[in-house]
This record gives sequence, C-alpha cells and structure tokens, in this order.
Amino acid sequence: MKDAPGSEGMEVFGFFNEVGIINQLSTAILAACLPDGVHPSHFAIVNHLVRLGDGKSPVRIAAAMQVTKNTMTHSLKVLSDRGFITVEPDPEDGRGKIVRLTDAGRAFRETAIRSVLQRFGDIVTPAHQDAMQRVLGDLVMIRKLLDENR
Amino acid sequence: MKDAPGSEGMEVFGFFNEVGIINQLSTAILAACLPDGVHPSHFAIVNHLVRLGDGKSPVRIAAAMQVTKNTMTHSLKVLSDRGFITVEPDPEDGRGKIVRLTDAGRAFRETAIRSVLQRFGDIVTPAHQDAMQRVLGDLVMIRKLLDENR
DNA sequence: CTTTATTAGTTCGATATCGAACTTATGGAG
DNA sequence: CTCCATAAGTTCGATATCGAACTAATAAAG
Repeated sequence: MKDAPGSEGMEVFGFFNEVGIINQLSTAILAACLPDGVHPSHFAIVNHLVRLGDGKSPVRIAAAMQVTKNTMTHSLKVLSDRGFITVEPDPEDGRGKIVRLTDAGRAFRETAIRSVLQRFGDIVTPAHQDAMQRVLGDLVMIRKLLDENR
Repeated sequence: MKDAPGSEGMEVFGFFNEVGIINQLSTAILAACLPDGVHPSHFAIVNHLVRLGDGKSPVRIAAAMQVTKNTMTHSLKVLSDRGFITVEPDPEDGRGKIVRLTDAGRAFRETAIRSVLQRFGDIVTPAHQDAMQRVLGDLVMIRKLLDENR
C-alpha cells in the first residue's frame, strides 16, 4: 500500500477516520431534528443539564462540554433567548452565575430526543444496534485513554 | 434511570455520544500537530488527495469531504496560499477547476502524519490498539448505514 | 489591611462553516 | 440556433468556535 511514512500504526488512522465520519453524519441527523437556529451544541448543553443536574456555573458547563468560556457565553445566550434556561448571578460568589433549566428547556429536549429516535428507528436495523452495543465498551476505554492524556 | 421518553433505543445515544467525544479529543490532538493556521479540515483535504489521487474538481472534493462548495472554495484558498496545492482552470469545462498537489503539499502531509503517530505512540497501548482493530469492522458497517441514508 | 495572584465572565478580532443568491458555462428541447 | 434547466464557483451575510486581552471579584501572602 505504501500509504504513509513507516506505515506502522496506520490502523489507528483508520479507526479515527471512521469515528470522524460517523460523528459527522450522526450530527447532521441530529441537526435536522432540531428547531431552526438551534445547533447540536446547544442541544448537548441542555441534555447535559438534564442528565447531570442543573444549577451549575458557565465555567463548569464549558469544561464538561470541552469548549472555551467565551463559546459558552455565546451558547448560553442563545438558549436563554429561547427560554430554555435561566442565567442568574451566584449569590455566593459575586463573579459567578448559575444556569438553570426551564420547563421549556426540558420539553425541548424531550421533543428533540423523540424526533431523533424516530429518525434512527427508520434506518437502524437490529444488526446495527447489536454492533453499537458490541463496540461500546471498547469505545469507552479509548475515550478514557484520550481523556486522561489531554 | 428514566433518562428519556420511552427509553427504547437510548443505547444508540450512548454510542454516538462516545463517538462524538473520541472525535473531539482526537481532532484536538491532530490540530496540535499541525502548523499554526492549518486546520484539521485542511489536512483532511490534502490527505484525501494523496490517498485517492489529485486532479479532481473542487465540487468533487467538497462532496468527498461532505462540506459545501463555498467552504471548499475557502479551504482551497488557504491551501493554495500555503503552496500545498495548485488550482487551475479545467481545459475541458469552462466552469470547472482542477486541484493538484504540490511537493510541498505531500511533504506537509508526511510531516503531519509522522508527528501524529509519534504523539499517539506515546499514549496508545497495545491493548487500545487491539480495541481499535476489534471495533473497526463494526464501525465501517455503521458508517455505511448512515452514508446510505443521508 | 494591603498587595498580589487567581478565577468568572465578557469583549474583540479571527477563522471555519453554512445557506442563499449570483455569475458564468454547459447541455438539452424545440 | 435559441431558450431554459442544470452545474461550477464565487460572493454575501450569518453563526459557532477559538485565542487573547480585559474587568470585576475572590483568595492568598505578608
């Protein structure tokens, strides 16, 4: 093949390449299931707050989402304008703010998830679902490795 | 758990979530291995041209990279300014252009790959490499599914 | 206490990406 | 040949994201 210098470790590239394509395509599906003007990253924030609890500061959410503080400032403004969250000053720390979900925010997530699951239900066969379950453990292992070395 | 409405098919979410995180972290590693001002998407274009051959039109490259034509126009300008590619009019079609790699472009790819492999070599254990090889087949199956239904 | 260092959040300028509209060129219908 | 539909690239305006510099508030050192 002579695809690259040395050619040792090139399988690693193949793995990350497939991961990249799958991520791109699945994100596109999610985006198509969201209201106009709502980005997948915005959904991810709401989803995070529902799953792991709200009442966090923007910095903590930014760390969890792995984006910078200024990106989070912007995203929270979008969600706040939509009425999906509230952002209020932290009474315990004059610098900080506290982000809380609204009922509209929770409803938005439920609707989006329903829509995505329906979309996936149309195309994902049991064989594919088995494959996802089969690889999940290994993916978690690899994710942890990268997470520890970042 | 009661994580979502219905809770059927939620494993699917877990799979795509892990894929998303792995993609984010691995892309960050790649970005750190590239010269300043060169984005991972730029590397992907050069890599594609080396692996599958150059002499293609911008539209075909855009389709392969799954980005829009205008994004490709912009990316090709960056690569052209760097001297990694040439973009010339297509003599057979007055509308089209033809993109070709330069020696500098090929050298850029080689250097970047060497750098990334070294970085990965420092953190990826044989066990993780085995895991990547183990899941690759299933990932390809899932990628194809999404590709066919886009 | 006062000074200094750190932290939370914002602002500014830049790049990557997108959708829509536009320009030019090709190609088919009559 | 002329007219209209399609295709390739570009341009324009918008959003998401980043890094760096800034402001305000807390915390730590003395």
